[in-house]
Amino acid sequence: MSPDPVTLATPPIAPASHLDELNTEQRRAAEHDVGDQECGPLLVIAGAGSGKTKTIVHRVVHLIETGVDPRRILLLTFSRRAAAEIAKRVEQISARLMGQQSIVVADALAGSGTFHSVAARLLREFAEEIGLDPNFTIHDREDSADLMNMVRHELGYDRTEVRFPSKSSCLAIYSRVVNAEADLRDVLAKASPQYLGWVDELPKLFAAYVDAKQRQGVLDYDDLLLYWARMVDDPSFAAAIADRYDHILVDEYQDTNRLQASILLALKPDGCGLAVVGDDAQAIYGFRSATVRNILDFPKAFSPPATIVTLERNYRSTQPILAAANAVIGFATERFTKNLRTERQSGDLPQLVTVPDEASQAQYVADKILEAREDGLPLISQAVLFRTAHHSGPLEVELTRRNVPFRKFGGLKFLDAAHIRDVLAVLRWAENPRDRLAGFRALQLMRGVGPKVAAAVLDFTGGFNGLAALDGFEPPSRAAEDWNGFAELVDRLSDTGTGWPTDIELVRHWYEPHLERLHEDAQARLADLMQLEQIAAGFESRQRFLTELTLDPPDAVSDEAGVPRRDDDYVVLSTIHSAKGQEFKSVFVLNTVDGCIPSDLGVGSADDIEEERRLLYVAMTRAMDHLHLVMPHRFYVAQQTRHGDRHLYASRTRFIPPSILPLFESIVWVPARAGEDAPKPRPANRLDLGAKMRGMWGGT
DNA sequence: TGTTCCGTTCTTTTT
DNA sequence: GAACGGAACA
Repeated sequence: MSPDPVTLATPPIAPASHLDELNTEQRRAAEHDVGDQECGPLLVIAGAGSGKTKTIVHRVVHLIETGVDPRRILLLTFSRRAAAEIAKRVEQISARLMGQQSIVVADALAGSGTFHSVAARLLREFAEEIGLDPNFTIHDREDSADLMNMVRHELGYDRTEVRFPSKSSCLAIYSRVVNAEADLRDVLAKASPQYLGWVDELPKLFAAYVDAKQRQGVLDYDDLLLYWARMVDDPSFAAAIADRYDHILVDEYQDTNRLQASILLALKPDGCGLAVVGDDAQAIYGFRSATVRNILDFPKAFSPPATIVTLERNYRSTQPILAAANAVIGFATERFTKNLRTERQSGDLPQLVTVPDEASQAQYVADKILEAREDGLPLISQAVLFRTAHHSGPLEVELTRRNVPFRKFGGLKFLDAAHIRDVLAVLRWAENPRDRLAGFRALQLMRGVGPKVAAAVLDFTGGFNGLAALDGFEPPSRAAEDWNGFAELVDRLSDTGTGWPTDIELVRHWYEPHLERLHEDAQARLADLMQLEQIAAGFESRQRFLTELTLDPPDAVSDEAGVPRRDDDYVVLSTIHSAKGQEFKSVFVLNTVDGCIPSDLGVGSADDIEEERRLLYVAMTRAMDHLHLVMPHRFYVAQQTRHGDRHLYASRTRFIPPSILPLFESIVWVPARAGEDAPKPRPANRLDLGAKMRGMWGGT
């Protein structure tokens, strides 16, 4: 795999020939201030399907071919998948242009990734200089909430007379204050005014939370950005990091938050070499403190202001699909004006399909997917999108019944399953003995060990002493049976002799009997653990495995059929959020009704509604050729209560008002049920069963 | 005293 | 399912 520095027979190719594949606007973006003395900031407003990724790819290639060292290009993307995609395409083009040297290019771009993963790498590298333990572990959302809960408990806030906000509410508030760089009182007033009464206690809680994280050598998601931002507040650190990169490209800029914008500004105060790409109409991460202001205000953050290039030509969707999507987003209150246009004509309007209920919605979608496959459209180019992960439940059942392979993105992650978290907790505690939360969970897997004993053990080992300190601890008699096995495991894990990925195998082996005791479906869960081991084998070390897994969890949920192999044909089921940046020939959107889109939980403020509108827009603009918006007339709002089916009669989403209905083809679909119309025979006589029952006991 | 077990409640979207 | 709170149990 080592690149050959002496490349032979690379055919001389006219420089910049690959740019001929771009349209005028794309080319302007790709060429902006490349190769000359200027280096002004650039904002690319890239409408849905306008060749955004292509533009980024060609800009990177262009930079490289004009002599920029690829190691000096930092690509910040929204997911590692997106970064990998760009790197792959850059590599393909540069392979054409430069032959073997392109391997160097791909390697160099491997340093790119999400803000969070780049942060994790930088912080480990500079750990010593910023007073951080280089072996810090990272808490995901759930860990963070649990730690917040511990602190909340310690401060006695769980026993207040007036109910104190829940652990997840506390974390949400904390997170927003950090990511939006906002004032606590403002956050409360805007997002959760019911908690304004706690405005004096919350800072105490947050201070204790921060203190706990520092004592334990753990960072949460917000810390990764926060530490990075505070690190580059210092001019010499800012210079040290900024000097590594001549160019910083940021994708999906509409979904970044204030903190992320601050980092960029600290690194490139004059915007030199900074290019951001995004689409304000597709901003759907406001709940994560992302703000569309970042992209709207970007140009005037610099003087002279950033150059704006707008990509308005859509290459993805047919004209009727685009017209409908444009109509939906046309009602948005604030946005950069841009009018997407396409030259892909088609006579087919997007379909607005009314079905009786969610079960028939599943039938309809399954029917249509199979019909399309008959007509030559492979499953892989068809996708079903939905607002929340559980909306696809009935469809998953239906597809499984009909043996249609599918892969689901978004929603409950592999990592959220209890048994996966158990194994990871043991590994994480071994990696960072100060990580109390990890130890707390790991210890309680033993019989006879609950919160009290676990806490006592953690106090005893004291974190700093490492895991060997376990030896002197006198376990309670009820835990005696499991104790030695655990101590032995812990010892082997902390012993540097055992390597990766042997560690995870050891843990799984130890965990198996506990798994069988704790869970009825031990077999299925064991299969998950084997899968985790597979994933683990792909990482060079325990630390990298734990870090990468937390920052970029595997996105597909395991299903009974097992995860389909990469080369299999499968339908994509995805939350709309997880479908960002993707495209499919045919798209089905489930539950296009009020209460789902917009979610009845997301209609708090006008901003929330706007975000839901953009969400529908994002879903619709994923479609290339066919778009079906499905509306179950009647759908279940919660699980059934004892006394019957709680359901509600839904109406079409408010984002498709009557005025734009002509842009759709409205269809009413009723599942065909054999014999439904024939009257069923009924006996003519009557029975008094009640009397018979009473008769059983001698009554009359 | 601490652990386990059972019933109740709730379940957006994600780095 | 899974997290939480209350009650039974060792």
